[in-house]
Amino acid sequence: MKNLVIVESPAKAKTIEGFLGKDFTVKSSFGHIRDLPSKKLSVDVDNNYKPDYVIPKDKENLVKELRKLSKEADMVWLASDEDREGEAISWHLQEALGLKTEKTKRIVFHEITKSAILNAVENPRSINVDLVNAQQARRILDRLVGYELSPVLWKKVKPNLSAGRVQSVSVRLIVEREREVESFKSVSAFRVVAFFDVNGMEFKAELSKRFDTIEEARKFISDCQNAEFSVSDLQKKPAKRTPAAPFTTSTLQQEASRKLGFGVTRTMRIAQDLYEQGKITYMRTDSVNLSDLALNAAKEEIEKLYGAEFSQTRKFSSKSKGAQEAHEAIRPTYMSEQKVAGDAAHQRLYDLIWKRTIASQMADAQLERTTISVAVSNSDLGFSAQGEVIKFEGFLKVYLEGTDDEAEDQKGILPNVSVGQQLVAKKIEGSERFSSPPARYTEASLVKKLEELGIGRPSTYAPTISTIIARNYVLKESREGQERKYGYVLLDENGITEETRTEVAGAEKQKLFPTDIGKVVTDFLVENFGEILNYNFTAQVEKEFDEIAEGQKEWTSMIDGFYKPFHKTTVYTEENSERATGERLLGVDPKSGRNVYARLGRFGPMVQIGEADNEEKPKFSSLQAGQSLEEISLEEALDLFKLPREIGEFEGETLLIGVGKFGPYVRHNKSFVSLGSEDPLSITREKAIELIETKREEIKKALISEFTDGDTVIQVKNGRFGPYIAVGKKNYKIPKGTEPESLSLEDCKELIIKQGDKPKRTAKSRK
DNA sequence: CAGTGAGCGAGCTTCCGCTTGACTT
Repeated sequence: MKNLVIVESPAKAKTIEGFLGKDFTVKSSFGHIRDLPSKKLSVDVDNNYKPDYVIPKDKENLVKELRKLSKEADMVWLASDEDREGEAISWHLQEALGLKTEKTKRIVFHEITKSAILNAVENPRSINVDLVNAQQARRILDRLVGYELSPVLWKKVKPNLSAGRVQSVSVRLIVEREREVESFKSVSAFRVVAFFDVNGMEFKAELSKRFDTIEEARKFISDCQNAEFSVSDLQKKPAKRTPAAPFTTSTLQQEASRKLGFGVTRTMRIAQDLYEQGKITYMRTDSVNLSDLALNAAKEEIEKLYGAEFSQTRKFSSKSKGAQEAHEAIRPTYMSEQKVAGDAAHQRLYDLIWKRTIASQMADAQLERTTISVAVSNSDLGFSAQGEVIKFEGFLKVYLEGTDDEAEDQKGILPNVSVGQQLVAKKIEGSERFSSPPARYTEASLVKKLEELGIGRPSTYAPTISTIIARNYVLKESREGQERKYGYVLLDENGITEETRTEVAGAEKQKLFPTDIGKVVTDFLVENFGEILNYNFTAQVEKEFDEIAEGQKEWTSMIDGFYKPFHKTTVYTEENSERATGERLLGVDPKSGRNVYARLGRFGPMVQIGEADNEEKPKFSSLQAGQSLEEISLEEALDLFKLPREIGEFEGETLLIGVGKFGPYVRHNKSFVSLGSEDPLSITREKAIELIETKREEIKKALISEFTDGDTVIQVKNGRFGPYIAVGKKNYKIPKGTEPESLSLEDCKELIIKQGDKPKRTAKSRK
């Protein structure tokens, strides 16, 4: 073998091999091949921060293979990405494979096109040590922060917690947003809207002023009965709209969330499939750049589909500061392809990418914005209406970027009017509008915010959100809104009517909420480690990493400058700070006269009656889902101690209501049935029996057939993942294409023997 | 599968970024 090329991704390896011909073998490193081991700190803080890198278990075979291939090759080409991490991957490869400098070349390319690859091979360089050192500084700083901060939390808050440069700031954003929402005072004002009719075409215009009270609104609307309306001004202005840049990881996640309702993990999973199918370019990127090849292909496609006047070639450049631009933007590999394999979700995500890319290479949309001002004869106030007419669709023919603003008024077409023209008001309504609190984050809007702050990378946005949810700092959930009353005044052909209407406000769909643990941990970290929790911390250290990359700074001295004071703070905090529990005194228990507290315990949020150092032991109870330390009242806390309670008998056995690890339940004859949304404090005997009977029916339905073989019972059941065979506590698969109803005892036994005892995967071995 | 919360002390937990599987019964 003459040449071995090593890239980061196997899909990329396959493509490039096609470009390079038979003298080149292209292999993938599957990302990093060495790292600090997870068991120990593995940074020698007393010896110039010397890192102890190891090859992880799951990479051993791969490294062995690459080592063997590199020995056989005349030349090894290290072709990992041209950014900090990519440079470090090449360096680790050189070290771990024991590559000699004279038979090692470093090459880079930003786009996977034949000319870019051939050009890269013509222009090799050596490894950039400064860039590698910038990566080491990044890696080691993150390790020091994470592995010194987390143990402080284990001591001061609760075991198994974690803290880090990225995750802790992410949680802080969510906690602070929640507090803004909690402290928000909504104010209301009356908005007055008139509906005018011009030759059968209706249009809507809003009064320039909002009234504070319904009396003022009613007075104005009532006076309108004797008023005349006329067009006082007419403004027409040309305007244009420009298409958004092609997708990066972050903007793809945002748009897939807004337009398709996908969570960020789902978006990335599907994008990965499309990438592996060869349908799109790499999906983890912060670049908006398109290759010349892609620009030409887009132009050709647009001219073919829509005509030459719709094409406009544009070069976008990244505005985000930390952008490392190792790849192209996310785009279709072949602009002419419209269909992809997979389910509807794959097709929809691909359509989105196709449209966004094509639209980015299309002409501006030309609009005409019209404003009609309407004077009221007996008032100084006036109405105004805004309309928009599209003169030339341009890119809007294909795609328009979504917004996070829910309340965007649709601007429609306005009728032709002239200044001085009299108008007839069909109806005028005044309705009370409330100001809304800042919006809680969705996964995607959090990613947007993190990117703005330069925190995290395309490959970590989705995993970071998974981490803070897994640590129970944050919950992703939907909440129902509450009914709210608002005042309403209407003037129409029947005269004035006034009423109180209701609307639902504050409903949330798949939003991020902080938990009590998230709040307590954030408060603790902000108080004691303000520097790291600062929103600019990452931006500051990134500046220093850049200086290291440019050879202006030594990485060990940068780390030393950070670590010395940081370490001092951790030691000081461990010795001096109180346990952080978020404790609140709720009041006094009328029965015992002892204090009632809400606080965070070793197992989570709870309420407590009495103190620990008293002779009488305190009583404890966990908070229920939906309750929080900051909001729970004395009454709600005392209610928690009313459980477990008996609510009668059924079939000769007691019915016991309680709340366990998995929520409220009714226990009957050793079996548990979840109460669902029923309130454990008020549920009746009848309702509980109903739940038990429903559960029994479900179990019956789940059982397809049952056999007895001597002492053993073999069941064919319907489960979450489809039909399966159950014997005792062991489960066995049923091959695809087999009707579970048709299985006989003999068939089942055969399947069981064939599958034997396979080693079980545990939660631990998965990671 | 349906508590626990003191204190003792063992041993465990933890970071961010680069990549894909294997496989849920």
